[in-house]
Amino acid sequence: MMATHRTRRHIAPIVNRHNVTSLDVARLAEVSQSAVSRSFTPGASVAPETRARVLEAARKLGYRPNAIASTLSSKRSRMIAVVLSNLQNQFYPVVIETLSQRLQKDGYHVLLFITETEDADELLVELLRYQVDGIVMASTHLSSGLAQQIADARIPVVMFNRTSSKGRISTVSSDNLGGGRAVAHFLADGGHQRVAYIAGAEDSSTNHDREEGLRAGLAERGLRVVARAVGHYEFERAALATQELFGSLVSSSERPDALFVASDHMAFAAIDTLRGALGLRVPEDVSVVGFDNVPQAEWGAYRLTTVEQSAVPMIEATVQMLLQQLEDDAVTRDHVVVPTRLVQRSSARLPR
Amino acid sequence: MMATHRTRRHIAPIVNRHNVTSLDVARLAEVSQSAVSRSFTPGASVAPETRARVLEAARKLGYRPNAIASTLSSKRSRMIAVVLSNLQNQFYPVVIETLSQRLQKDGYHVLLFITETEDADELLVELLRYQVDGIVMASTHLSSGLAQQIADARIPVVMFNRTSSKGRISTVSSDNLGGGRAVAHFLADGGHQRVAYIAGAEDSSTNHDREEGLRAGLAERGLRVVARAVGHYEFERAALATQELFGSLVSSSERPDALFVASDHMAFAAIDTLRGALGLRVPEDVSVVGFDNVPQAEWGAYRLTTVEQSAVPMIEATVQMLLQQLEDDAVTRDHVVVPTRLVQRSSARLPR
DNA sequence: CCCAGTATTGCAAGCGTATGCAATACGTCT
DNA sequence: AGACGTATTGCATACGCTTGCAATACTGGG
Repeated sequence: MMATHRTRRHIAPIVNRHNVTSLDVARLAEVSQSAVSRSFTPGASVAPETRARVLEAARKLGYRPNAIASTLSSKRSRMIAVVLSNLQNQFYPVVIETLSQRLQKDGYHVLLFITETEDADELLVELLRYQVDGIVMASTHLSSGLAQQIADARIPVVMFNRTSSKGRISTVSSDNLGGGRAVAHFLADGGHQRVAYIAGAEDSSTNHDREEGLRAGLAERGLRVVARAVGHYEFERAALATQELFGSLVSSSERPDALFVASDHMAFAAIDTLRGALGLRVPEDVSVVGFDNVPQAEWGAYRLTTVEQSAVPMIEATVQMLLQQLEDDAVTRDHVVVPTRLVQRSSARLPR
Repeated sequence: MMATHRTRRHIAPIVNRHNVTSLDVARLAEVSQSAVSRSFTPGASVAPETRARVLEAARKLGYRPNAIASTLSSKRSRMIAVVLSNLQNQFYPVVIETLSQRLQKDGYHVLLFITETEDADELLVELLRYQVDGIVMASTHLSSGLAQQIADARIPVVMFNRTSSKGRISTVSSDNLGGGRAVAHFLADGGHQRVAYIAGAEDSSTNHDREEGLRAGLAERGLRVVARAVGHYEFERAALATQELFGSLVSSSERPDALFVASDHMAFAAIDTLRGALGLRVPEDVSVVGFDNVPQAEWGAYRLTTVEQSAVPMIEATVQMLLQQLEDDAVTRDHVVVPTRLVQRSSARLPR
């Protein structure tokens, strides 16, 4: 293998990192430093001519207000911390992209924290040091101790796509219960008799609600979940779960004719496994339904029937909640549930 | 459609957002405020017992050093700005996840900026206000004017996965030229005669080098690119490009028997289009090769033969470059090229 | 037991901006 | 013309931490 190739040129010392301050501008514009500060503050009390003179001087000097100093004195950083755990699931890149752009639109910036493990606590402590104005926890657990700390610090927090058992924190989620139920009805109406389920992470509210919805919906049609395995929202484990549910040990009379998978990400693994190692046809032998409607669900090789979880309204609600609280300078506790919608493609037999 | 459902409870005013300061700790521990600061600074001059006393007092009060104040006075924010444009391409979620965790390991945090358009300039200006210690530009263009501004501000910058025509900025990229060439040889050895190419964004160095490598490699085997279309690194446009290259207007004798696509993301679209709308078999009728080796390339429905671009070493190099410069307090200009590797799966005919 | 050298500590001056308050200027009203 | 309300402006201080420098305490050596 070719070794990494590297070229180095030229060395310059670091000096003078952006040293133009409001005072420099003030001197050039022949006004006080306060006037400069006010000129850059929308709505502040400055005569239009003064502001013009200041902006001109600022332009000449290449002045840009120091956001850190501003934060220190105003107590507002215009930074929002976003905590994520799972970028493999393509739903989250979409979320982060949309969220980031949406916040930028309102002049906020994203401080990103990624944590694989569930001990987001350490991270959160670190994060609080940065005086973020708000926190979005996407599919991450928040220990109750920490939740309390954050509440004490009076920082708005929104749990995105996960509801807290404690209920003391704002949440935005989609209608997982309704989604699961819609899948149940859809499968029942398609004449499926033996529905299996691949769960996500057992301790997640999304998994809980999706499964609950499925069970309730099936019950309404006189059916039940005949088999279940856990995929932990991971691709590989979902493949194993599929083996477990459909492998050779399962007698063909017992084999499920429908499979609801708690996320699209896992559903792709399930379909691959069904078609590959297990030699089954989708949807002729087994119908597969996912959840999320990630971009790949539309790809030709899968054409996955799934429940759409709309990132845009979810994010809009999240941002509104955050901004509202920042504006009011108050912490509120909201719970928003965004509706879901079944998207029918070709991975599951359609109702007659 | 069910309307978004919302619940609101309880309102608490924001007061007292984390008001414990080093001075409070100092009083409790009966030392000076400086001693507190030093106790939290690794390597600073403090007696072990003093530090212990301070830490104990800090624990009691729930004190956490204010990173903003620290930044203001020390001129180091321990924040790195990461600028990204395209999270659809699954390579980037992997990058951001790895990069973020790698930086966290060294106590740095990621300030994230996402820009669809190429006018990253405005964003960059905004970003500079936050006194970030360094900048990673991932597949984003940087106007030369701005590059100069950043250079003036003496902030370390690394262009990730894109080389600058100007050459005045550090870069990390993979061996796109070599990768393209490897694909050419692989296809030629597989007996392919008519190789087509779907380009990414025309103005990107990655696209340029991959195509250049392909042409050079084919030339070495007495072949050439017989057809070419542009996919701009986007899924939809790649599907259209495929139609253009293989659609009904193309006589079957002229139809390419191999297709090199500048990214996996586009390759999936190409395969979908070939198999779907065009009714061709992959690889029997057309061999398809991608670039990046994103996680989906391994999925059973595609089993994409592709060039692996190793995120981890690329990121390691990026971080090293950044940290080194921060440590030395100097700006250097490096160019690191990470080797690539052809991963053979089943979307292309193998050499005999 | 005294002295130089080292380890700790505190003092005080920033870092760059925001903002309450008082001072001034200007225009209107009676 | 005098009083008064509004719009602008500057002054001075605060935000919470880092750090150069001087002061002090403590060490071992001679």
